[in-house]
Amino acid sequence: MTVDPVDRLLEEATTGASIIKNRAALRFDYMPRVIKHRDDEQEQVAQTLLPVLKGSRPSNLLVYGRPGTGKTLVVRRVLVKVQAKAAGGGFPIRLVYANSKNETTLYGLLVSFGRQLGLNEKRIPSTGLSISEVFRRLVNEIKERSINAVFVIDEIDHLARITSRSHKDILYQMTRANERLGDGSLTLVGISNDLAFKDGLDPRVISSLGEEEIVFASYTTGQIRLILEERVADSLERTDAAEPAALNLCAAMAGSEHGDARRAIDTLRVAAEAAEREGAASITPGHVRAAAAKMEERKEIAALRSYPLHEKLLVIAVMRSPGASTGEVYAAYRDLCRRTGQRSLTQRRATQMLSEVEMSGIVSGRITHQGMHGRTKKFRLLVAAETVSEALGEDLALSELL
DNA sequence: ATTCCACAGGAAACAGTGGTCC
DNA sequence: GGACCACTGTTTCCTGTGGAAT
Repeated sequence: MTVDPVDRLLEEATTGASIIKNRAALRFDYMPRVIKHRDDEQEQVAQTLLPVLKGSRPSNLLVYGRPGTGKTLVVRRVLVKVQAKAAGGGFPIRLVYANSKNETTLYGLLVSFGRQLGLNEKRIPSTGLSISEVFRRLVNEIKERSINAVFVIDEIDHLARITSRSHKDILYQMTRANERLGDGSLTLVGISNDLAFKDGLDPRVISSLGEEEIVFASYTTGQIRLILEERVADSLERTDAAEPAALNLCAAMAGSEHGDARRAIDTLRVAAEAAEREGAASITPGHVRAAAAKMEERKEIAALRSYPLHEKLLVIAVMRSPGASTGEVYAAYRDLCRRTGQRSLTQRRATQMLSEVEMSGIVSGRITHQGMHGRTKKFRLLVAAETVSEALGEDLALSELL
């Protein structure tokens, strides 16, 4: 007799042993009671913001560190505390947070700031104005209502890339906005994953944005291990629900990935969910390994599905002719376009798309010099062909090509 | 030493969309 | 309703590249 898979899951969910008691604590952005191994950094962030308690504008601040080093968590916690403390004083501050990666455009980022300051659709429409006009309205709002605004820009390196591409000096304008403000003030806190991002910036921006700089060191494997223990205590029914070997493995894998605690916590969560589904008594190293592999595959499938049609066609072209040069991949791609009735893009655009796909790690391109036969890139697929078929198979236009 | 291949990849221009402002 | 703006995706044009062939 076959069992309905949904019935089976429902059955397991109600009868299986429960391991997780607090799912939220297995997310990286969960705010723990104490942020471990970050005392110095918290102190430094607090130091730069302290002037607000004495009624003056704090310095702009730049926070660096690799992904998963707790930068955002620390900045948010300190700012919230400082904001609460300043609320009663003569210099209340207004915290505004945005992640550059969540906004596809510079315009979107400014609108997001505006909304948080209380400017509605009428005051700042979501499109149609020039960037400088939106900025002018933001500054006016701050001035008129004497707001002491602290703009936290997460992944500011991304913003810097957008602005450098479009030749807008918005970062410069932001850092100098105080010269135009009477009663209000504007402080910038930039958070960056990329330690080298300043290289591409206007020196004037660097000098005012980086009034204060804090670098978050990567976590060591031992530190990640301790962070995991704390999360286990907060999230699982019993502290022995995760085997020590499983935690060690989880920490070791993340430790080798440049000390990324976010990754370790994500892996632990997926492993815990798998263990719970199985009705296992505890999380084993096997669960952790499976979780890591599953996350990797999920990431690849999600990336593939998010590609535009022509990037998908290019991936299929690479899959069909491993080790092919750009010209050969392009020829294969043209053939696929013909068969699916698509108008093919130019080779220039196709090479550009191949580079984008290469950046996300789905294919690899190695430049080879073939003397008389010129310079080209040899492409091959970095993910399993089955993964590509699974990800793209649901696309009706492509399913017959796979 | 020079030539030449098959591109890589930067820069600029353009088309199209969806909006505001006056 | 026309001028203007941001933005994305694309095309066109162009310069640079390193080693085998000559």
